[in-house]
Amino acid sequence: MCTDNMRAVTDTRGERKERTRRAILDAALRLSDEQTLAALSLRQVAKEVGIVPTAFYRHFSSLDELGLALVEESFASLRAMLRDVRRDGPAFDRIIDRSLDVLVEHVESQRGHFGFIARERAAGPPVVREEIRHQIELFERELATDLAQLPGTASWSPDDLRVLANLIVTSVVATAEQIVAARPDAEAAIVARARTQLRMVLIGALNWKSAGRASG
Amino acid sequence: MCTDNMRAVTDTRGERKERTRRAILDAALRLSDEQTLAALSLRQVAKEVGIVPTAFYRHFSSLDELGLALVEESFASLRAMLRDVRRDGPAFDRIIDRSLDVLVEHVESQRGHFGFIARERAAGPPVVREEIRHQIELFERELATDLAQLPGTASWSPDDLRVLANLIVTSVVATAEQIVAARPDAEAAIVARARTQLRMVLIGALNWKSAGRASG
DNA sequence: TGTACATCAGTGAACGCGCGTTCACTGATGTAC
DNA sequence: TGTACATCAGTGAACGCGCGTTCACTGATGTAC
Repeated sequence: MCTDNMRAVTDTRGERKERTRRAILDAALRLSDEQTLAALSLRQVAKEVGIVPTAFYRHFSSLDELGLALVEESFASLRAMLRDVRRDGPAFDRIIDRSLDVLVEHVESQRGHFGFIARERAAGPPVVREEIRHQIELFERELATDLAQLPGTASWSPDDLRVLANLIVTSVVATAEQIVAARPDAEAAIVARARTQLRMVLIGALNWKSAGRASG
Repeated sequence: MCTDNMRAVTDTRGERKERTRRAILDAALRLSDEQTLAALSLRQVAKEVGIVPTAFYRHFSSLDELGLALVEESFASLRAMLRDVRRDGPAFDRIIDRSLDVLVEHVESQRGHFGFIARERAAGPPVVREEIRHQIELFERELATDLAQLPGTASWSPDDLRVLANLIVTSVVATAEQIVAARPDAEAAIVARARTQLRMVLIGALNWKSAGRASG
């Protein structure tokens, strides 16, 4: 039997190993599209890749380790997303539209990664769940920092900023989950709804300082 | 071997069958506390209950069917929660505090059910996921109806109400998930944050109609 | 009330299967000289 | 450049195990008379 691996005669051993590793990650992402990683078997992954089960161990010592590698990859793609949003700077009234456009673009191109995170966040192996929780918290912190630079938040305490950042991250995570789960023709409606919701949230946050909190 | 089932001599056959069914549901809830239902085996459940694997089939034809029964149970408990909130009627400025108190109370007493829904919502067997999605949508509709009776929403379109209801449900679901996942001493902080967030959302929604939408 | 028969929740043996992991191996690629 | 040896990604047989499901069964409970 031949693991052709699309090799060209010029490939080094290292390049071919890296390509197999990539194939394992892709196969796991593909297979966990409908079921969680926790319900996946090493043999299923190996079969999907086209290698013998034992060859898996040349790349990962367990499925949990593979899961952590996928979390790392997925969040790298999310970070790229956030960089794109920041690149444009905080032009207040356009920031929601820009952010949602970039979110949609990335969810579409990295659907596998977003779906993976959505699933494993709630039901993955404990070590994977914890890592995802941690990564989302990092995003929340970064967003709080960004929010501090918006006009009108100068007087906010760090706690206030974190509460607002948490609300926004929660809402955006839910939106991404819905886009991943929905049929393509429902996407536009989900995005439109998210746009309205984020506007409500931002308007509420700004008014909350002057009115809501005083009366609460 | 003896399936004692705590039987009293006076029990009818039907009562004992029902008690075993209950024991299976409880065992599945207990076992799926750390892993998803999809990663659970029929034999594990039977062992936990203390019956032979084949006896499982006297009560459910598959684990999926057991999963659907658990979804039904869990949402029955959520519906009870919503009834409690409604019982007090829409006294606007107290409704958030009352709702959150009731939520916390129910999450604590039905932690197993809430944890189950949080997990299976994202990663359960497809048929279970779909049923949960459907049940949450029903809540959203009911909330939209309730919101229509609040002062200040008379002029809102059904779509507007659904968008706001979705935002609130999303936020409350996330809060419940965080309470279930958190250590007990973090609960108060989560609830306090949720209270602030819901206030921001309601204030934002009311101002959005008059200001946000006009400028958007 | 007593007896004969029906029901059916739970039993236990058996099946073929996919699982994770071990081990000694192969043979192409890489390296030292 | 050519040769001899080392490395190591992938192989394939084997293991003991838990899986879902089948089947004929047991014996206490329920029912008809």
